[in-house]
Amino acid sequence: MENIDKIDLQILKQLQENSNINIKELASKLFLTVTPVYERIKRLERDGYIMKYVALLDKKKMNLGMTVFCNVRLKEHAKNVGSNFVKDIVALPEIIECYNIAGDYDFMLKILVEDMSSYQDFVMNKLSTIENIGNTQSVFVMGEIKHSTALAI
Amino acid sequence: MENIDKIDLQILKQLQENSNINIKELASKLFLTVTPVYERIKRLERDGYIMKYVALLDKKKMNLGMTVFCNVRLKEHAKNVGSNFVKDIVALPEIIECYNIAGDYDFMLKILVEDMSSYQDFVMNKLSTIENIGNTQSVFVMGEIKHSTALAI
DNA sequence: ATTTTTGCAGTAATTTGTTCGAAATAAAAT
DNA sequence: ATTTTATTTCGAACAAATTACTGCAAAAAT
Repeated sequence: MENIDKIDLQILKQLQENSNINIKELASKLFLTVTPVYERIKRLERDGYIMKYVALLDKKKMNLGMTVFCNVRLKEHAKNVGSNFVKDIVALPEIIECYNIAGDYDFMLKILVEDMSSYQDFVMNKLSTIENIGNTQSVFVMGEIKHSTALAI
Repeated sequence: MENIDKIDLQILKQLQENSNINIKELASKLFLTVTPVYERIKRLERDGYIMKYVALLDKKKMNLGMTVFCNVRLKEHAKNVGSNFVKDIVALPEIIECYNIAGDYDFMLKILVEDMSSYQDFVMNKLSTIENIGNTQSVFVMGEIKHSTALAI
């Protein structure tokens, strides 16, 4: 059905670093003309290798300079309890990521807020109102050493 | 100096969901013509609100279906020890994110690998060779509930 | 060996991005 | 209130990019 070769990998590598590059320039980097590059990109989109194209914004400029990882333990682990929790989590825009994890806690949330008082407000008035949350542990981010959306391919 | 209004926010909101939308369509959504939208985007890029445009790839399709968070504690906390550690971390492509955190551990790494044996290989042959690492704790991701690059604006 | 398929080059058509002067709107000053 | 100034938008013209189409050549399959 589908498979990707070295040229496809090069294209993906480029696009996940900068998706605004035009096909002509990308083609010349790969010593090709626009047609094969164009067709390969369309195929990679169709086959789901490329999921979407997005703009990455500056957190601090958008007043979301504080990152907190919040570990969450549920009270019970019944089937529908978890799915209700998930529904509530998805609805909260401050939660930018949510993982179901193995270990001491059930979920790990990545939360973006403006400052400490916004975080307090978030925990007090939003997170804590979610049913069936047992206890939570907040891990505060002091510095972001590395943050890439590009996969190592 | 610079400031953004409601229209700018709408533009940013759109672009961080889908940056491949063309200006004409974006303009009609905002009941504007292309010129103001075009100029606003260019200004938002110049002023650093928009950092970059990227393609997001499918992890599983790229054989990076396993996510692990790895908490790292350093042996010592001398000034140059940390910066050497940072240099080594940045060089490892499996590490997609690295945060300096408060709490029991010093750093939290987000690692993408193909499977458990690749992770073992990563820890044994790459992570453990980094100088001054005290101990580590691996938190395995069983499921990804939510994963957005879009800020809540 | 010949048919079929696949991938690439080149060109043309179409769409999109960019620039510019004029008009409209908003803000500041009289 | 009225004029002046600055800012923003519109619409049209131009430039550049994407998309579609045709044909050729190299692999792959029959």
